[in-house]
Amino acid sequence: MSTRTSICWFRQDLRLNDNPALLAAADRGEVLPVFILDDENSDKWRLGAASRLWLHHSLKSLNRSLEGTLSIHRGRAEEIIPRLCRDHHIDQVFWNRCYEPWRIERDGKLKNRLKLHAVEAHSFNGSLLWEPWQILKKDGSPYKIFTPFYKRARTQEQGTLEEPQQAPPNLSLYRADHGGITVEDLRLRPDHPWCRKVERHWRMGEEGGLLALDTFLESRLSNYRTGRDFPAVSATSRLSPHLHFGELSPRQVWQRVSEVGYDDNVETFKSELGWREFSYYLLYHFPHLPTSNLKPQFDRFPWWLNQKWLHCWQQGMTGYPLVDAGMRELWQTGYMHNRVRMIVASFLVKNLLIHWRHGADWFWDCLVDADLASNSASWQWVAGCGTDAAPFFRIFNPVSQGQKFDQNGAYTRRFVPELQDLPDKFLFCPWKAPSSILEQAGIRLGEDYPYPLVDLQQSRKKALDSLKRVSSSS
DNA sequence: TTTTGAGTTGTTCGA
DNA sequence: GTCGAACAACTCAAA
Repeated sequence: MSTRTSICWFRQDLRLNDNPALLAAADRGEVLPVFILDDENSDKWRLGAASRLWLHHSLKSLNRSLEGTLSIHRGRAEEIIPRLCRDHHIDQVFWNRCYEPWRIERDGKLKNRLKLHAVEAHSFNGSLLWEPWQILKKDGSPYKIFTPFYKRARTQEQGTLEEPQQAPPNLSLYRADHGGITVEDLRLRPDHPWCRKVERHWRMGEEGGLLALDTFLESRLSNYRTGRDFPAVSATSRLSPHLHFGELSPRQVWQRVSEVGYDDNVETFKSELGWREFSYYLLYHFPHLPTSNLKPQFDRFPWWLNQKWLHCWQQGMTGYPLVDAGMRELWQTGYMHNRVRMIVASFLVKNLLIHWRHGADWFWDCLVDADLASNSASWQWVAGCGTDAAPFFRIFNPVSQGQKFDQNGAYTRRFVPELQDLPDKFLFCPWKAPSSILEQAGIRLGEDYPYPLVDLQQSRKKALDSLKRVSSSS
């Protein structure tokens, strides 16, 4: 009898290195690695298209690392895991914790059910630097402001941050037939040209994650602090999708950048990892984060859903070149530079006055790094309805942001090629260009490139008025 | 309990 | 062209 066989249930931790659940399971004996696609039965937060594409490749990579033994299923984990335990006489299950409210609830139920069958479940921290319940104010309640949260975590971190672990050295895999299906059977990757486009920009899977980390450390980190603001400069880490799917753990990343030593770039990057933690922290303590305003005054904000405008924003046809460049980068690569994310989000919420949730939904579908915690927290931050939010008067101007952060237009021209020949002076405001210049650049406004959807000054004023009314009448 | 200082990423206007 | 102030009022965190 193989009572020493355990299940390692992979979820958002698609890696062998620094995987505490896998390590613990391997320590005990033979391991049956399991993955379950279970989002389709939960009515909310079905994976977006870009996430599914990434997951497809990440699973293939993981399965290769596991010598093809990954047992893949589709359906309800609460039923599949107990069934596997029964069929294969398995009495222990290991996994790394997830923090989405529906997953917390589901895992709790599963744990209880397993207990009834005399199966032990062990969960570990494989996705965060700091467990959300470990960082609290002196009165025991959760922080709502990033800076004090981060300071506290950093103070507490001294000596408590665990070292990342290697992959289990003598991983012994369970090889009996376990009735699973293949990665292809999950149909995560539609046969669509869009997939091939996105795939060109990434190396998905654990190996790709480790390579991306090396690249970041070797050639990007030294210019991170200032370079990260310029979308045409390669200075951001681009680690977000790898972290989201757990191809890398934040501990691995934290340790590798720490080896560089104390440095402005390192500190700035670490605080970005801190923001990732803070998003998970907020999601854990405020589970309604993805759907409702943390500041309840905003429930009265006069959002106005103009479907046509939303569509133009999604397609990168707003008439504001920097916004359109960002939205097209998103569509073509499954990613958008961080500064540009803030600009397009600010434009949707504060110039088009469309509810942040419509923006969050679109990002959810298109981003390869779509992450419930980060996406929700960031949209609330931009919209001003988060607890630790941008001041109401902070409205990005897509023209001046372009002039400041994409001076020579390299980023904008790359994604909005129809403006290729427009001189820098008018690149971010083509409607201001004299007709002779437009003609020279081969642009007929309204045909080759749209007129601006809204007037910046007017829409800005409207947003400020609405925000003033919403906050003063509380 | 009260008080004090502070809160990721901006824009505009007037001197 | 550059620079500093104004832009609301509130809530949060800690002393």
